[in-house]
Amino acid sequence: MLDLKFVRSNQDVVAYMLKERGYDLDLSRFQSLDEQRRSMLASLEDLRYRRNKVSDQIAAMKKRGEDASSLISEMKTVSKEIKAMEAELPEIVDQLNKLLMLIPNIPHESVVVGKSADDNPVVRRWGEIREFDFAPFPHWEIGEKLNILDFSRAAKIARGRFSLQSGLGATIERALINFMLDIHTNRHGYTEVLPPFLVNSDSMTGTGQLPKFREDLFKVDGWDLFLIPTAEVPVTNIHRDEVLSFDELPIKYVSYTPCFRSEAGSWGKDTRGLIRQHQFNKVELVKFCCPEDSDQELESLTADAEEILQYLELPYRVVSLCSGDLGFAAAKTYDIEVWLPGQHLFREISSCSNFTDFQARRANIRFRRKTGRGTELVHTLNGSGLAVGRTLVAVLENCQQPDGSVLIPEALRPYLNGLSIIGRGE
RNA sequence: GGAGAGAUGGCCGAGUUGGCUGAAGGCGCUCGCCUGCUAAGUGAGUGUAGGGCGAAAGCUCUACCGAGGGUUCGAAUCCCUCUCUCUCCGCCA
Repeated sequence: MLDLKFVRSNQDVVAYMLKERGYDLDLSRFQSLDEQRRSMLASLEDLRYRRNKVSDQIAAMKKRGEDASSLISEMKTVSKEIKAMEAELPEIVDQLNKLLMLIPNIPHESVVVGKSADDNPVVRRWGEIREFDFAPFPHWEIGEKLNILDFSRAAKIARGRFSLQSGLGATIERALINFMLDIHTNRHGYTEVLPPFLVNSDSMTGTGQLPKFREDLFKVDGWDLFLIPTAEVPVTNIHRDEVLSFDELPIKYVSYTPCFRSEAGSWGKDTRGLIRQHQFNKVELVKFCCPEDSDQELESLTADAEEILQYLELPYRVVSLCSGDLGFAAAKTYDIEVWLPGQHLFREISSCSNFTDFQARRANIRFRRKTGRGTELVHTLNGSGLAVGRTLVAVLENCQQPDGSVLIPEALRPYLNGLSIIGRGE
C-alpha cells in the first residue's frame, strides 16, 4: 500500500509511474473519496469535542446537585448525529482503502521501463552451459526412468499438478532443503524459522496477496485460513503490528515451507514435470531493514541465493524485471534463472524483491531510531533461496549422463551419505 | 470436548458502586546533577495514529485499556459476540 499523504501530494507522479507498469489510477475518484473522508472526519471530531466538553459539564453539575436534564437532552441529539456519522465514515474509508490497496508499488528508479518479460535486461551470467554429445532429456523423463518421480500416481492421490517423489527422489529433495538451510544459517547469518503453513486473512493482506489475488490461493473451508503460497507470508507477518528497535535491524530469516498455489490462469502452462505444481517446497529468505539499506540488502540477498547455484555448479543468469513485469508489491526484483538443458531454456528458480515500505505499511511493521522521536516503516525484502523442486529439476537435467543416470553435485553428497550418482533401479 | 480465570502503556501492575485516569505505582529507557571508579542516589522527561495553528520549539483537538457491536449525556469500568492466554478434567501426534 502506498502512503495516502504521498499519493495526495504527488498525484501526477504516482499516476505516471504506475502507468509505466501498466496500471491506470483513477485520480478523480481518489480525490473525491479523500476529500469526503477528510471533511467528514473534521466535522465528526468537532461533534465529539462538544460531546466530551458538555459531558464534563454534566458531571460537574450533578456533583453540585444541579439539574442537567436540558443539557442531557441536547446531547442526545448530538450523540445521534455522531452515531450516524460513525456509521457513514467507515464506508468512505473502506472505499478509499480498497482503492489504495489495489494500487501496486512504485518501481525503483533503477527499474527499466518495459512491457513484458521480453524487456527484462540480463544483469549477469554465471557458469558454463554444458555441451551434450546426446540430446538431453527433460527431467520428467529422467525422473520416471529412474523411478524417483511418479506423476500419474500423484494425480490419482490428489489431482494434476501434484507430484509423488520416492526413493532418492524424496531423499534428494530433503538433502537440498537441508543444504540450503545450512548455507543460509551458517554462512549467511539468517535465523531459521518454521512458521505455520496456514495463515489468516490479516496476514495475507499484510503481504499483499489479499484482497487482489484471492483466486490464486487455497482457502480452508469454514475457516479464516489459507494455505500459504510462499513462506514470505507467515515470515513477514512475524513482525506485523510491531515496533522493532534500530539495533536489531537488519533481521534476516530463512524458512523452509511447502507452498500452495492454485495456479489459476495458467491452464495449459507447464503441464508436464515439476515446474508448476499446486504444492512445492521452497526455502525462502526474508529481511527487515531500515530504508537507507534496502538497496544494498537486495543485492546481498540475491547474492546469497545465487551462491546456492554456484555450490551446485548450475549455470544461471540474473535478470532485472522491467516495470511491466514487476510483481504487485515489489519496487525492484531480480529473477535468477537456471539453465535447463532438457528444455533448452533459462527458468526462474528464485525471485528476489525489495518491497520498500509497501508491505510494511500494510502490515504495520515499524522501527524506532536511537535518536529522534516517532517511528518509521521498515523496508521488507524476500527471495527464494531457492525453489527446491526446480533445483531438483536443474540437477536432473544438467547432471544427466548418456546412460540415464544422474551425477550428484559434490556439494550435495555429504547430505546423501556420500552418494555420487543416481542410477537405474535405485 | 467439559468447568473455571484472565486480556490495561516497552515490561510488571493499579483502576470494575460508569464522570479531569491516556491511564496511579514500580521497572526499564533518555537527558541532566551528584559520588574521583562500580553500585547506589537525585531532578526532569518518556505511547501510537490522525487533524488544526505555528518558521520552529511547541500548543491544541480526536481516537485507541485484546477485537467488534450495544446500553448511556458520558464506558478501561455495565451487556452481547468473537479471538487469544492460563488452570483443572477428558481426548490426542
